[in-house]
Amino acid sequence: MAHHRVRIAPSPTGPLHIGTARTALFNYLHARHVGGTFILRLEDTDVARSTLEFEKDILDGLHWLGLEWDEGPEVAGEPARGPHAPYRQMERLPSYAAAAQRLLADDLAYPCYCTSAELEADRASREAERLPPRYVGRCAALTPEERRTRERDGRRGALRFRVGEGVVAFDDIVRGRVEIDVANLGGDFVIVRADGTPLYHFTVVVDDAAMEITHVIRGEDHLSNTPKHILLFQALGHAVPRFAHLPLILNPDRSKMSKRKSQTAIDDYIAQGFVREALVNYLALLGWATGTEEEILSLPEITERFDLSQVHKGGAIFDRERLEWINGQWIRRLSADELIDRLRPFIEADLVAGRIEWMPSDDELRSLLPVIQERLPTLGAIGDLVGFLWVAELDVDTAMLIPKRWDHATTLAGLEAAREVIADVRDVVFEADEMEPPLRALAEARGWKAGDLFMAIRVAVTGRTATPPLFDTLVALGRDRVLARLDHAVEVLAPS
RNA sequence: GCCCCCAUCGUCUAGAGGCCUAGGACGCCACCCUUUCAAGGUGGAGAUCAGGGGUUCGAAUCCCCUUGGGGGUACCA
Repeated sequence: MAHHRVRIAPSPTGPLHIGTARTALFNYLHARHVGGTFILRLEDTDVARSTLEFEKDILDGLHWLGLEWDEGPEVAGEPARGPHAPYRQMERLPSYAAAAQRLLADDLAYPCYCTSAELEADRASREAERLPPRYVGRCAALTPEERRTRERDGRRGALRFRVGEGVVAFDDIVRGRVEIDVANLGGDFVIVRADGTPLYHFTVVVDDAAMEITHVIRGEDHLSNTPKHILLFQALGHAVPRFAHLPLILNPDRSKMSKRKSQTAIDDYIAQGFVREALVNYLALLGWATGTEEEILSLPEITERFDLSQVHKGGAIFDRERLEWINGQWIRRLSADELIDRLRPFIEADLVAGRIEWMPSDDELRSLLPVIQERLPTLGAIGDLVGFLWVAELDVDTAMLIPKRWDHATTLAGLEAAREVIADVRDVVFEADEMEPPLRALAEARGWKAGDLFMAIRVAVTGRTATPPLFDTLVALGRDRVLARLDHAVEVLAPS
């Protein structure tokens, strides 16, 4: 197989799903690793559920992940580019009609006039006999005359594909040899609805053939349907592509990952502040490993090492804790400019939500980076970490202000004394190095543990018990605000 | 029900007959560092390799059965 052509074929019936993103990633990795072509095709034949908004969401999400495709629509609603355009199934209807016509002409498919009531009755009776569901073939041998009669009665037939008999076998790149007796396929299956719209199993084959797809890399949930596709490729006279069925991403209970039991929308992860490098890194390592002990890898590094035949067979539970760890690893690897750029939207979101009152400048963020970069599990955690810097006043109460080992009076005395010490450093530059020695000296002079004094100050100026290092925090706040917040805390504690 | 697929620490995985008294990572627990929180460092607990039969001098690795789990079975994709 000279040139590899692979595709991701999402349905715009929902926002970009973790599973779709992972399948797209593996297709991308394979294509880039072998120097092939990565195609994006939108399977929008489920008109009732497909929307342009979902289409946009999916394209945006794939772009965000950095999985650029070589052929397909670039922007939602816009014409697609590539030698096999269009890449949107609803714009390819004539090709399905032509393929259907050929199958009909060759008698490889036939019109079926069964009503849904009849089919339902068939299903019920087979179930009563404890037999697997299967189309009974009522319309399989209708004469041209019988068909005409039904058409005259105003009945419109769906098109059924003749399954025939025999065993379909194929060598799956991840699973090895798979053999399925077509007798288990459920009989002749519908490829075109009575209203003329084509069904998934049919469009996917017509398009994969037309787009000269050489490797179909998709989720394991399609494994059982693969014989139907192979039969169709053969009936249409096309070469059958290679298949690679990826293990599923699972809910914690090991069922197929679903919206109901897990967070599945890529959007949600983006909104929480996961970075693309981490998502890509994590997803690549679900069902595949380098075989070495390397774990933190960039998209190019993964591409270089990727090998479809090394992909696992068993499904993998989506582990958010591990994703968070990888996210932290990547946040720490980001450059200052890069991190500031990516943090900004999250700070803006905090502003809009009223959690902070103004936006920090780039310079302020840059000076904060040394103490926040290693403390951010996600970009979205920025507000929790240092949001106290960007509000005018703090909400602190007595209980919160008193350190564990201290009592009310000690805390009051400690904060008053600390206020004086800090006010006294006015002659020098307000820097961390200048404040620590005098405050330590104060603690020693009064017989306090420095940690307790620091904790009281920390809560007074930040409203929290967990913050970046205290003296860096004081500098970030600035002398005036530090003194004002200490005064306020003293007021809160002072007997009135 | 029927068909298909799968099975190594809680989780992600390394392992392609002897290197395995099963390695790494996340998480967890200690300790170190330390003003809190992180990060980092060190150490620890954690898997009779689902169970049972084979094959072999030797099996986590090969074969069979059982069990468990998952997927598919639409005029959804």
